[in-house]
Amino acid sequence: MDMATTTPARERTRREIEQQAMALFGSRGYDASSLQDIATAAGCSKATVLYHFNGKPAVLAAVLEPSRIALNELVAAAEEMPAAAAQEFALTRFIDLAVEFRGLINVLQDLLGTLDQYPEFAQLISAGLRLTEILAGGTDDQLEIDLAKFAINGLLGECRHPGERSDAELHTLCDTALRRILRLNP
Amino acid sequence: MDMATTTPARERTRREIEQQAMALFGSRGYDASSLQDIATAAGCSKATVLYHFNGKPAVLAAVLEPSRIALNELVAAAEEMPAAAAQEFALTRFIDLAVEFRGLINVLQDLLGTLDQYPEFAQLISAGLRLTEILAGGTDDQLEIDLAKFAINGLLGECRHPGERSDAELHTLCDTALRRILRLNP
DNA sequence: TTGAAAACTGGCCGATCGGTCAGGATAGTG
DNA sequence: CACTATCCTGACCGATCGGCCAGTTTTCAA
Repeated sequence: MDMATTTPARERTRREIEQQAMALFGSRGYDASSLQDIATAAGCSKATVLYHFNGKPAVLAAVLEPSRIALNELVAAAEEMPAAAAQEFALTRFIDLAVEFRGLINVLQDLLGTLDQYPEFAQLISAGLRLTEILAGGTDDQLEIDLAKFAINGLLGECRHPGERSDAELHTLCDTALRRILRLNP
Repeated sequence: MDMATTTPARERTRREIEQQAMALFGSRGYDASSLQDIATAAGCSKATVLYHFNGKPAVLAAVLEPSRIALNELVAAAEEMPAAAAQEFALTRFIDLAVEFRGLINVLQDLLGTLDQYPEFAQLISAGLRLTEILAGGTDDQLEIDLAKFAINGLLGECRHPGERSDAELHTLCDTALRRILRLNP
């Protein structure tokens, strides 16, 4: 039994499929990217994709996994802080995440209406809702909570169209916009 | 020749198809609504839909037509005002439009990435771009223009999920958020 | 009433989708 | 070398998509 190294071929192919699927989902969206597209981009057959992943949603889950973990860690860390500190922390860290994973935001926007059909992503939705409450600063004012949602919507929409803007520019833009909406000092 | 009344049957069926298509596009999106779905909802056959409309994109164009006209009139009116007045005018009137046509915003978000494939909607896109410049107050500051885009993205995202919020609540929310982002006095 | 134009439809087409399966290539091990 | 477990694939499946067409039903004016 070999336990020092994982099987090389399996991992190599899996990662290649994941990376190409991430690129395709990001540029065309989930529904518009067929298994055949992913297989061709990864240099294998469609059957191979389904050999490594148990259906198309499993490919999506694998692609979304790193961002899911990062968002959960962010929310978990913020929930152990006082409200004001959590608000500031969530704002800066969430913008970092949105910029880092901006290619995947197309996917999320695509599936926001149908995400509830995939129970494996329920946790991602609840983390997003929790984030809005933290960003609203723990207030009871429903308008402020809605404004936080508004801000997140604007941020997601802004991160969808890639290319023209650098990471730094996008970061500055989102930071300014969120602070204006939430009335936070820079 | 009868010119006082239009042929009743044709117009009646056409309008029924338009209305059902609008409802389906709004709730499920354009791609997820098949011609068969529209036909069933309208109480006719799929072939009838294609008898009245020259392909699925033509159905979309008909559904989007009222909002397209309204947006064009808004932009045209604003462009004949001084920058400050145009900004205030565009802000209030655009929120009115977004609330009125909120069901269709799902469609626009769905197709933003592929709208350029349909040349009949190029005018709609250019009107949207022109609106952001007007909302930015005619400034040269690129950050302010980007913030205006951010605001529109947030507004569109907010109008996507129907039901829970009343028109008045949605209107107040969008008005507050846009004025905060654009730093306009209420 | 009647005949032609308008409105409508069932059935079919080619393409594409996600997914399955039996079997071929390949690689690591005794 | 031979054997076996893993990796991989072509062929195929049922479903659904947008679209087309021949032919039937309805409408309405002469």
